[in-house]
Amino acid sequence: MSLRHAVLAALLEGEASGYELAKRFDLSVANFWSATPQQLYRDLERLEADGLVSARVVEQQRRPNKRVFTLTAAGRDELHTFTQEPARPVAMRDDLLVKLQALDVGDPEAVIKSFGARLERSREKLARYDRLREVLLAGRTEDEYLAAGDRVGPYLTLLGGRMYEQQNIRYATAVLNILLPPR
Amino acid sequence: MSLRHAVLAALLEGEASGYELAKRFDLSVANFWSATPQQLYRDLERLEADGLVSARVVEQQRRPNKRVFTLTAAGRDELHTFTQEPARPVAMRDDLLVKLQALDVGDPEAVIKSFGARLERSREKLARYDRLREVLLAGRTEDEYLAAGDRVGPYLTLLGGRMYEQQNIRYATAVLNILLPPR
DNA sequence: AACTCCATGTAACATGTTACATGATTCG
DNA sequence: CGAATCATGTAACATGTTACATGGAGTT
Repeated sequence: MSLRHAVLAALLEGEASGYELAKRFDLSVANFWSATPQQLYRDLERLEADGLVSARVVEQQRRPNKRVFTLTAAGRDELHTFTQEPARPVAMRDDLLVKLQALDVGDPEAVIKSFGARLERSREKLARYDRLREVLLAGRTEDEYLAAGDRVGPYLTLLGGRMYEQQNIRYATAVLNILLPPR
Repeated sequence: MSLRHAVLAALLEGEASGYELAKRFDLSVANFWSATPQQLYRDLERLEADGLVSARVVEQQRRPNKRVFTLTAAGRDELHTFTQEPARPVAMRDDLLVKLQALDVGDPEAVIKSFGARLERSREKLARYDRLREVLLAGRTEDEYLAAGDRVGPYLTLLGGRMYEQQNIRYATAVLNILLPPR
């Protein structure tokens, strides 16, 4: 029940079309939520029907027109209320860990390969998050940034993304160390 | 497309009824996959129809009869093939990080409270995983256990669960440290 | 007497994924 | 000239969640 809220939170960063939102979800928000463009289009329609976002058409030359969505006051209220609800526990769902669990009847080399790929992806993601962090900080130290008081949330979710990927790197490394030199 | 495989992997630990599987999912498997009992019943039907598990009715006195499911040879093959497929990237979906992202329009105290609750849950889960680890090791060191060669997969997924919760604890602590003494 | 545990299921609904369709523009 | 990007959508399908139903046994 809460892609809605992820969309609203993403729109806090400024108005966007469905297409632009999809990219935003791929960059900053990917860290804690994911969605396909189709989901976004469907949910934006609903959010508009519920008055939580408003849409206006922006005409463009040499480009198809686009519908740009903005948070309404009701949308902000909804977000505020949402933050007061208890968070639901996260449910893990990782393909690769299922494969790992089935290692004894599986193909160890293939699983090792997948972990190698995971490791590399995590390194790339971490590098991307680090770059995003530089942009956010804009030359200031973390303390200076936080002292400004604004946008603490986005900084902390980014921190979450970085720590999460660091953890993935640690774990993949540990698994490979155990599986790779099998003697 | 892969609760199926999580179920098959869970059945590697031995035959089980739908009800028992649900509990198994809550304990050992919860770490990397989750499912409601209803999903399990539905999927077990399908797995049986596809010949990947076989069912037999166990009559019980003073208890309702139960249908106990076992992996078939075809089920094991399916698992083997599954481990060879490339793993799909994990998609994060965390309610609480959405709330954190929306902190500036949200209710900081409520969010802080939620993080406190998360922290506590992670500590409990970690303790549970640690107990499971003791049971698995059965007095041996990690090296001795791994040298035995069997059941390496389950050990590594458990390691994953432990590291994951350790990470959650670190992150929640970091967030609280930044949000709590706001000056 | 009320509650929890065992045990299985149906039905309705919400969410997420995949495939397909369209059509112009810029870039190499 | 072909590929990628901009931009939006429909339809079908797969998965996951919630609510409800049933009924006996053991526990407090």
